[in-house]
Amino acid sequence: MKSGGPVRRRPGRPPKTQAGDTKSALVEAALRLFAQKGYAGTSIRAIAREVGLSESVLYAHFASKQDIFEAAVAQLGPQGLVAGRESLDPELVDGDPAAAIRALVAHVLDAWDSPSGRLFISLMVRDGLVHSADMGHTITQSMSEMAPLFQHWIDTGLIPPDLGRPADLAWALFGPIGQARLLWLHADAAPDQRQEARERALRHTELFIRAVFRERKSPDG
Amino acid sequence: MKSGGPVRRRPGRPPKTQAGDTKSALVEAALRLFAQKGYAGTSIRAIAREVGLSESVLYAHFASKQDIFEAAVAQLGPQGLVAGRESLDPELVDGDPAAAIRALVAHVLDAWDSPSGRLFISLMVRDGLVHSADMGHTITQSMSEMAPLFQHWIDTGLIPPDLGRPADLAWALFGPIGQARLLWLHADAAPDQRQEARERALRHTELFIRAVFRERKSPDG
DNA sequence: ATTATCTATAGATCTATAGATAATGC
DNA sequence: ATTATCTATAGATCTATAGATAATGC
Repeated sequence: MKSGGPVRRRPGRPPKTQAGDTKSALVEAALRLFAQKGYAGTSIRAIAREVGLSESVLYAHFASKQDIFEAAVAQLGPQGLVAGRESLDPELVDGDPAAAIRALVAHVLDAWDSPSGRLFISLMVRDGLVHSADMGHTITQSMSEMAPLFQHWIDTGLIPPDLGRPADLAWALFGPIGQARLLWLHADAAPDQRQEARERALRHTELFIRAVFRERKSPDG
Repeated sequence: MKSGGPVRRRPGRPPKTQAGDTKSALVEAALRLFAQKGYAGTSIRAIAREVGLSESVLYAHFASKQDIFEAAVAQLGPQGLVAGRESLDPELVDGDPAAAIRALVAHVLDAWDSPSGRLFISLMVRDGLVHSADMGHTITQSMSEMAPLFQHWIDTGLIPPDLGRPADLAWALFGPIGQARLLWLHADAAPDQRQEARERALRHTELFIRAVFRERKSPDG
């Protein structure tokens, strides 16, 4: 850490030419570090060093360490865990339910495998945010937003009515995919881990489709 | 924190009468704190205070903070994530597969809802251990130990052969239950959260059984 | 005058060690 | 003599603030 090193700034406001967007840079560095090392494991100092500035800049932009953390979390956005139902092609829903489910999963998987999606899960797992009061609530909520879709398929006879509640069907579909996310779609995941997650999710999706929709070919002997 | 307070010990070895098992007490307190606050968020000092001793005792029993952490993790035991196949009654496997699955799930659920099971998941989620190199490996491993069971049911015609690989069936069964564990079976979970987890797991188990075993009554019109 | 940076520093807290002290077990 | 505790302390690191310094925009 010496060559190409920390480009010592002299005191005073830097000339416009070399002024980047410090605040964003700080938030991004903070996000990365919080996701990697957790809140307590990340110091103000480390964040400042990451963007090559002195520690005290942070207090020009944020009131406290907690404040930076919140800014970092906020930057990730709401992260509706299983969003994307509204993006579904209505024609598919009735015409080709299997394709509709595949589209839904593909959508979710892309979101979860994105840089911010992966930072998000790492943050969750780093600071026990998964256990935070409303996290379970958020997840069940977004699961229950899937319910009408399954209800529709039950109503139209595509899914047997006695299988389970619509919300439980959503849980059965996304639970295993969520596990794959947890294990292999985190911020530091290697390419082959991410591949593993996607393959597993897709295999599960097919299994789910076959198990849930009735119109299997009758088994020939 | 004054009344009933920290029972000041005087210097010197305490008389035998009031000597508890300090080392175990330290490990247990450490485990609780690490699970609650994470590694970086837990100080040697906090652990010592928890058992009412001075900080330096820790170094009489452990070489370093890292060493205490390892002792705490070790104390939890291997925590084979989905153990319990061997505890299955062989008669059930062929005679009543649904009951066999229910027994398996009940077994796993009890382990996961135990104090050490809940400390374990909190630890995992506190320090990003879920993301640690071999964690995914451990989990897939214990899933694949389930595979022969499903393979057997496929071979005997109870599960259609085209549903998916045996290991994927295990994933489909335990994925959603694992999600429930993650959200509601942690160290600080309230009774109603734990109840929620169990109910959800049981509903999923029934859904799985109905979806996977073929011998449903044919839908009457 | 305002803004964006810096240096210097206060005061808290952290890990770890040195050395004192008193009970235990031989 | 050994063991289990304590007090005191070193030295590092952490959050946060005060006050200096230099460029910007009026």
